[in-house]
Amino acid sequence: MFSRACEYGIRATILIATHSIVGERVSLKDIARKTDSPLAFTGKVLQQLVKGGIVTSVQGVNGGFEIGRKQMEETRLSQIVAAIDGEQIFRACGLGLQECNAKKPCPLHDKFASIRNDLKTMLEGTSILDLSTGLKDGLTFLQR
Amino acid sequence: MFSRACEYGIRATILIATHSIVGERVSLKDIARKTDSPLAFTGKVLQQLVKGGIVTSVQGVNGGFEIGRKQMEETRLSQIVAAIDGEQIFRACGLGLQECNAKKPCPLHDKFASIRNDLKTMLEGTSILDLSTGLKDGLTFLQR
DNA sequence: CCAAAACAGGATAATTTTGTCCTGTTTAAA
DNA sequence: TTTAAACAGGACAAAATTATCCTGTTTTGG
Ligand code: FES
Ligand code: FES
Repeated sequence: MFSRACEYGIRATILIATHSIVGERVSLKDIARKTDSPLAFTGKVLQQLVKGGIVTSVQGVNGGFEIGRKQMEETRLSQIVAAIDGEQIFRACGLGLQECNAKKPCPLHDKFASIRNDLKTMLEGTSILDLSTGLKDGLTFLQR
Repeated sequence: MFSRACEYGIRATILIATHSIVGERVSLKDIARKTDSPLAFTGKVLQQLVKGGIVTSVQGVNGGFEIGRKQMEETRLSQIVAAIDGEQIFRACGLGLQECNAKKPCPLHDKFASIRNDLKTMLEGTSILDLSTGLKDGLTFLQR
């Protein structure tokens, strides 16, 4: 569904948010360990998220990654996915035709577009904060 | 969503069915042309579908690919996807955790599993014949 | 100032996916 | 019987994705 890079990015962002909620920064080293992701590669993904304005990085001793309260309330999962995998997942034809077009639909168009739209709606309706609260309360997990 | 290989396989299968409906076989060459897919690679994908019992191949002059009436009625899109991409798409965790488990869910589990299940239901409820009739009648397309 | 923590980013490598090429076998028609 | 159409399958190549390594810069505390 999502690329590995995107999965790492989402997991990292959720972890960062749970720390930011309690006023802490979290280092790449900790992110990689707590989300069971490859460190250097996750670092690259985080660079994309910083450029995309999803999270903030702070260099130097006691640096790390953080995300503001407002940001975690307003940023949608769809934005993380778009920042890493692009918009294609929201627009592409299920059978790989060069464009999805209701005027010249592929045989799966109606059924596929419906589900693709549900996915889009779900991702647009889910904030980082939504995903972080369950983790903070120990109800959800980022490993196993 | 689906791999390229899977997209080619689905398009090929639908095309084969529309020809089988009118009692014709279709060659790999024609499949590649009419579905705008790379010939040799599509050939590999078709080998998988033959092994998977989705379509039948006939060698020699006047050979090609075909699919029986009963097969096209009974075979579900989910089976093509499973034959090429595997069952992972129906089971995998949206955030890439090693397994999706409601007892130890990732933060996205509830929302993701719901959509993944809708996708599964859709693919299981769609037969090759369903997809082929619109194409035969010129209402749907396999290119552009 | 200096050392260490921590991110940035370029280069490179490994793996997977996608795609091509070539040779062999089967089969029907001429 | 010969020929050509057509699939099967192994070997190889290209491209994309995933992953690692190394060097540089920033920053803070001692
Ligand atoms: S044209 Fe294929 S999903 Fe819309
Ligand atoms: S645990 Fe992640 S989708 Fe079920």
